[in-house]
Amino acid sequence: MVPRKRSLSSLFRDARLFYFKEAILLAKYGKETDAKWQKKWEDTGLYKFNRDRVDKKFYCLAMFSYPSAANLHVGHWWNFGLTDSYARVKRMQGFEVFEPMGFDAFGLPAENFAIKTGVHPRDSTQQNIATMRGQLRTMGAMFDWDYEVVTCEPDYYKWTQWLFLKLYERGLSYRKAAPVNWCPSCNTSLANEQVDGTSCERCQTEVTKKHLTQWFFKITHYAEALLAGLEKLAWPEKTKTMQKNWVGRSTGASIRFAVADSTAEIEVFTTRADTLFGCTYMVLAPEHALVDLLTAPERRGEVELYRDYVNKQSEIDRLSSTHVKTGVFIGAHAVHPLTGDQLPIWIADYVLATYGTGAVMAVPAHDVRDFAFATQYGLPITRVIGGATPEVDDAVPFVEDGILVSSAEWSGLTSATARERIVEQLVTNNQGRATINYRLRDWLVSRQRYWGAPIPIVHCDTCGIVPVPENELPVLLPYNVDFTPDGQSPLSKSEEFLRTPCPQCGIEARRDTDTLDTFVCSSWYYLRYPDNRNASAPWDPSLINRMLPVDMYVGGPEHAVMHLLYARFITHALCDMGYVNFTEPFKALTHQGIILGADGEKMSKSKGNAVSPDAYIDIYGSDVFRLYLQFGFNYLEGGPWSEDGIKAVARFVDRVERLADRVGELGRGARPQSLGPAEREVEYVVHNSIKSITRDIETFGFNTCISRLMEILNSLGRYDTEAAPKHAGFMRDSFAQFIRLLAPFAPHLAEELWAKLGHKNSVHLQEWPQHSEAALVKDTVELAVQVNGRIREKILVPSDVEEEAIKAVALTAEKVAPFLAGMKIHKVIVIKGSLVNIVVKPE
RNA sequence: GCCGAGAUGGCGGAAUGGCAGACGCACUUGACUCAAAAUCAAGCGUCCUCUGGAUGUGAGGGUUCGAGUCCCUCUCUCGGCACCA
Repeated sequence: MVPRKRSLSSLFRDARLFYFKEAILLAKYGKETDAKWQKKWEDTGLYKFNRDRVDKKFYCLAMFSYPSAANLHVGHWWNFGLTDSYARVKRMQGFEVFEPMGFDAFGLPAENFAIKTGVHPRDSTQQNIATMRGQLRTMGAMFDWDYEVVTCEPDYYKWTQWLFLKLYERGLSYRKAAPVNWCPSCNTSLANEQVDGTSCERCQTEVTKKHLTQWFFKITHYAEALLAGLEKLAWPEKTKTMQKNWVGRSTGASIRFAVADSTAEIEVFTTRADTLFGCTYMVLAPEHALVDLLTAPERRGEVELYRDYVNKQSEIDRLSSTHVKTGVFIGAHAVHPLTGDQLPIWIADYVLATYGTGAVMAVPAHDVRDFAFATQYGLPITRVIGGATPEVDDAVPFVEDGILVSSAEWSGLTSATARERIVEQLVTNNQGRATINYRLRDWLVSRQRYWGAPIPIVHCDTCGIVPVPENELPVLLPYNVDFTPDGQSPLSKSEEFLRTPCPQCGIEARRDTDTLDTFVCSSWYYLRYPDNRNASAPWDPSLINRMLPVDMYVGGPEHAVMHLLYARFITHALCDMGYVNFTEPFKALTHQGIILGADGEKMSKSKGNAVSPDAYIDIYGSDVFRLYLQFGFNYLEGGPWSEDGIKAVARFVDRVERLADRVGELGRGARPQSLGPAEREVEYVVHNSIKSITRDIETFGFNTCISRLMEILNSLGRYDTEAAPKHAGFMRDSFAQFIRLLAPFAPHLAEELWAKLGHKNSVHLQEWPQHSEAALVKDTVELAVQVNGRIREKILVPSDVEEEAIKAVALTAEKVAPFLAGMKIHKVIVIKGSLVNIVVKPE
């Protein structure tokens, strides 16, 4: 075991000692090369994170993965391997890169596998993790396994439970009875974010509603902070937009309507207070709490019938916008707050109990849904907004802003002004107020499944809900449990787990038998990584505040409103509680695309189009596989797998090795005193590549990085065959530069060739090359000469020549002349280093 | 329906408003070979009257000396949201 605290120089010394030992250089790159260097890197602790250099830290994180039984798939390589190449560049650039790895190990697949095969989730998960660890090592990434995190281990979930308790103390975790999303196939409740339209995000089964008492995290408390925090994040705009939409902030007014012959009031939320005078009826959601109270006796039968009918409708039907709206009058009337008119109160399935107040003021003239409903049931339609200009098509429903009409003293105002003025009046009358509504719902975290972190709560008949004291954590997940899914929490069937003395009164009580959503486990793992062995606290703030935020986070876009929103919420909450001093955990974010099967379909075993990395690695070695992934696709887009592509990359590696042999044959000749044209040409390509790669790696443009490497190789190959005289020293230096640039992208191959060049230390301890602008200035440049934007000629001019001289050459160029005949030269535009455009008009 | 992203050779994909197609794949031709593979060299958008010219980045308009790139309209593809008051 390598001690953790090591200075860079001691690392360097160890590495040197090791590298001084005679290295067996292999004839040709392949998996043996991989194995050899992986062992050396591990033995020398080459990639161990050095805490002494935390001020230079670069926390590079790829979303950890679920441990699966099979070998690594293309997606793992794509995410982890390429992120590693990015991190390697950062490391060569002088950063102390922190690149940990771990496993999101709780969750349904292991439990479902157990139900099918009888293998306990703990056993299968541990087995899978062992397999994956081994597999991940063959990738040759810089993972520092000293910092591994496994979420299903008690030393991790102890702190997941701690997190739950802290949120509970703070009032951010609470229990309530509510209709919740229920997946009949997974047999558990789900959070809103985990329902994809109307189906379960995991298994695509259509979700139903179930009335349950469950634990929620009060993410809505952070709605505003989560929106504001997005501003400063270097995240894809698309992802930020998705989060914004998910939070769904909408500004409007809350208006209270009195009910005739009743003390009850109906509160509605509206973004269109300007249309208040057009309100001709009220609608409550069928589930609204006031329905029972307000329904007239003679309407009760019909109302009950209707509520039953709505109950039986499936979610998918009710939410469909093509669904024909239905509803019934409940026999009561509301009073318009400004006119005193009596407005019939209806219940209808188009009003959602879960948004706003579950009630709306219906303005059929200015809302498409109210319009459809009013038309269908013959309710009055009163127009109160006119088009701002006569050209506006003002058929009803007219949903745009305009000028108020038939609205008492507010007539003539614009919608925007009226919204403010009408609310002011309502405030004066104590009938309403300006308010903001969010679409975001609190995060339901209870799951009626076995393989998760137990909720650290005890239910006591006398004391009620009692949190498990911190010093009694973790609440261990018992091993022997019947986890056949039947909708009951498996833990409720375990007597040994269930029964426990109440921490407060000591009388026998019952533990909470639900487990936490696995998204809770993954909402804080990035905080545990740097301090993963801390037994007395989830982390040491003095360390974490220096290690975080994550500098680059890489993972799939499918987590945009799940994991990424949850993690931000938890960090905001932890900051408020003083456990960390930052609110945003992920400074920068990159979403990788998806590698599809050769048929363009998503890879899957059932489709038979899955590509096994192992087969290719066996033949070509892991760097060839990694290089192909880097070269063959745009990282942000992905694309279909191609067999031909990987052969092309294997060929590139062959050529690199042949060139290395040539460099060996040529020996260590001197560098030329001054560079000749042939050398200048090579220098140009090398430095142009350094500049491009350094820039492109920042945006994960691996494909163009590899292209630039190929250009260097082509250039050196040309130099080798064509230059006379040829300078061995120059060739060797240029090749060494190439190997440095290659190192992050093909770490084993580069290491092998670096050793072959006679170097005694690792190429991965080298500094990243810097380009020289001087090398990018060519002696002569080729300029395109255009006449009216069309290329007519190409001229060679010295690069330092003045604009006037360029014009002169261009105007007298042989093939240009015919196009100038009989024309008047209007102007001549010179773009240095690129082109000349002669603008002419007929004389 | 609303919001967002995208459309470039036979294919994967490049191009701070400045020579479209970098870098590759596939293909064609040549060299080497008894032959094949490998390798090396050359060619490779389309069309024509072919040492040249015209045309060309989903379609149509516009701005500009100059547009794949900026603006408008449309088509299609992909993502997200969707009775959210």
